[in-house]
Amino acid sequence: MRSQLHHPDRREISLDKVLHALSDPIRRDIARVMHAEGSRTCGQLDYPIAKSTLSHHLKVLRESGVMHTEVRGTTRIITLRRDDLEARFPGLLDAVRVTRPAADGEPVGAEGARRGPCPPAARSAR
Amino acid sequence: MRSQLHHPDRREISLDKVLHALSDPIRRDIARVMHAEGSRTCGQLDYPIAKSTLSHHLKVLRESGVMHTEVRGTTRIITLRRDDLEARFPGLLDAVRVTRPAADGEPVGAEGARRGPCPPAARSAR
DNA sequence: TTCAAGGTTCTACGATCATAGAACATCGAG
DNA sequence: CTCGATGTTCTATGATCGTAGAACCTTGAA
Repeated sequence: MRSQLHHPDRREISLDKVLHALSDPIRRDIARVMHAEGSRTCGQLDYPIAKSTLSHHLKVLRESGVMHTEVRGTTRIITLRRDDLEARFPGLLDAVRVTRPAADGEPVGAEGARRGPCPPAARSAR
Repeated sequence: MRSQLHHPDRREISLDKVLHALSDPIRRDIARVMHAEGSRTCGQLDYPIAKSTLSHHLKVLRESGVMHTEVRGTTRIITLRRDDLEARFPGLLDAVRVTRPAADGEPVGAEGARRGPCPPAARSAR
């Protein structure tokens, strides 16, 4: 089956939806990790939330145009749609600290989030 | 009475709240009009929403740190906290098209919003 | 003091959201 | 085929949101 997921075209990406997607600290942190460490599978993301909740967040990110999801076998590779977002809303990813460190008081990601800062080859046993 | 409203300190302005505040098209448009035309009173804003709804939006904008409200007599002067936002999240106002025109397919403000592009001295009868 | 103007607060309502558990679907390995 | 791994979808729940009407508050003017 062509289980190709739906992604909005670049021109269809709406600022409303993108801002809403990025107003959640977990989702913003997912985007930040994607930028910092490249593509990942969903399972490599490590947050203190249920699997179904993470799946929901990834769906919000995908449908808003922030992330791209590629089905590969049983896993899914998610990537930040940096070029599309940069073309559509220049400077936005930088301003919301997805592609730039915070350097102020505010933490970059979710306060309670625990992302796995492991390189993509160091995760066989968990 | 010192009916001075509470505004968050610059360092207290949270990206979560700012992004949430700006994810609403009406609120984003209010911020845009404030930047384009300077300070206004609430009554000079002209949207197809109830007074109480507008008041709610202004409260969200104020409590998130996007706007400043100054009580002057029976009216309130609202202004964009541009310097604070620029210091805290450089480039954000520009990226979300508050301080820059859109130039793309997407309209700048709310689709159904009807802001009054009138100069501050041309509104006596409505 | 009385009154109108400008806004807020209270209350309510339907919609959406973040969350999670359970069941289900899909793929690769044995 | 069977089984485990990887995620999604379904369903539900409590919280929050955008909206609006009604009452209320504050100020300035008559």
